[in-house]
Amino acid sequence: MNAEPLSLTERRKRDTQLEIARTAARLFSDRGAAAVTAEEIAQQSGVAVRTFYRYFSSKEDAVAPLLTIGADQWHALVAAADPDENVLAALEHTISAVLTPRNAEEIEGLRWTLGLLHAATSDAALQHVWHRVNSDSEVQLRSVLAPAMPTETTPLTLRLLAAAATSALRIALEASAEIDRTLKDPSVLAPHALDAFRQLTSGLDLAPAPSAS
Amino acid sequence: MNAEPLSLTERRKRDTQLEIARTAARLFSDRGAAAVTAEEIAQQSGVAVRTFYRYFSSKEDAVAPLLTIGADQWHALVAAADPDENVLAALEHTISAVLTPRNAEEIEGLRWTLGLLHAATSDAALQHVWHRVNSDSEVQLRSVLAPAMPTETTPLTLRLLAAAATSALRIALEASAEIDRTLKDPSVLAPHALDAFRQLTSGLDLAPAPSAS
DNA sequence: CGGCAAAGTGGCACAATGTGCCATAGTGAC
DNA sequence: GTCACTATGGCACATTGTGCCACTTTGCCG
Repeated sequence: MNAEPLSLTERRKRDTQLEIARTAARLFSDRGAAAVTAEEIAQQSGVAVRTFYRYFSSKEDAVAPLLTIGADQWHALVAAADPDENVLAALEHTISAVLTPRNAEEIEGLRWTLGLLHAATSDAALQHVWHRVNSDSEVQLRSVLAPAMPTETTPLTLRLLAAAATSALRIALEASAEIDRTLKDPSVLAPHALDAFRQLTSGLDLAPAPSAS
Repeated sequence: MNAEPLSLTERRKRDTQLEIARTAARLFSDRGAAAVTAEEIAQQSGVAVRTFYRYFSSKEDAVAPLLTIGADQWHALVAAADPDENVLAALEHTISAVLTPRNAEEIEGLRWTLGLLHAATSDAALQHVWHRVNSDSEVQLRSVLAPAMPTETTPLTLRLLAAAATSALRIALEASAEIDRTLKDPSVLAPHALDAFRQLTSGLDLAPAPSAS
């Protein structure tokens, strides 16, 4: 898609951001977010506290990159989908694509996400981050979905579709995190999410059936 | 339902809590949550800062009571619904009941909610509170819904139903807040929410149709 | 190579948040 | 009226998050 704005400096910034995120995730999972100070995260990440707050606007925000990776890819895929394709079909195959890891790196990404979600079940601060990520995703999805909607659909339907899609993904991930946070079988995520998506969207006031071209 | 644990002290506490909540809502709506200090809210509410933090665990939390009033009533109604009634039907009439104000006081409550939601569209901190309220509502709804589910339903379906219901209510309120935050016509809320609810739930793997007893 | 502009980094000070602790005032039961 | 109990307020404190300035590194161009 896009792979060129990678100056050496930019890459190092991505690296330190991820480094901080993983350090924070580890500490938060171990002791709970409340018992970890920003100074501690910064120190273990090899940066000054002031620098930490240049990368993230709050202590909890540090783990956000680990939760948004999938969502960002998803939005990009939806935005790049064939405009003539049925919206529901496009959402289905993008959901499937995002939740079907194709290499070890993608599996690792999902494992970080599920691990954090598992820790979030007993940590209010982490739940906040997760909800914020999902809410942002829903808003973002509305923007990329708007051009792909059939012309006669109402604004309400657009909102409902975005909410249904993000809810389906969110619930599939939350359920997986509670059942098997280690993601022993990475292939179960997509079917669960698709099942949820179809149940939530089959009643929407859209093109009669996903079988239409 | 319950009306007796009202000692004089308890009532005064409720009053000051509401007083603080409305003061905070007014200040937040005027200047944005970031530009208001906890000291200011406390002072204008006639309490000390330390007391403010005994009522609310954070500055933003102060407005939560204005957003949860409806949700709390809703959960109570669902929990008290006829166990033999179809779950979808029970949710429909409780949604309708909560969003159909029956007196001036209930209209005022909804106006405070919509006013805050309107302010939240341009205030990240208020959005966080709103999302937290909705997330809590979804979890709470799962608990009160669980006993009313048909025996053969899966845990995933329960999650989806709770998510669909809270999303329907949330989106109806958000849309109303953007269009008409003054709630000139209080009767439009319920139909919108019911429409959204039916669209999101008609595809769920539940009792075939709401016409079944 | 030398040097210069731009951006990343760190240190410091500071307002503000949120909590523990103790003293005081108000309430309710007897 | 006394006495326990609870709400409230004041104070100190660790922590958060930001503005400001100095320093270092990076990238670029003569």
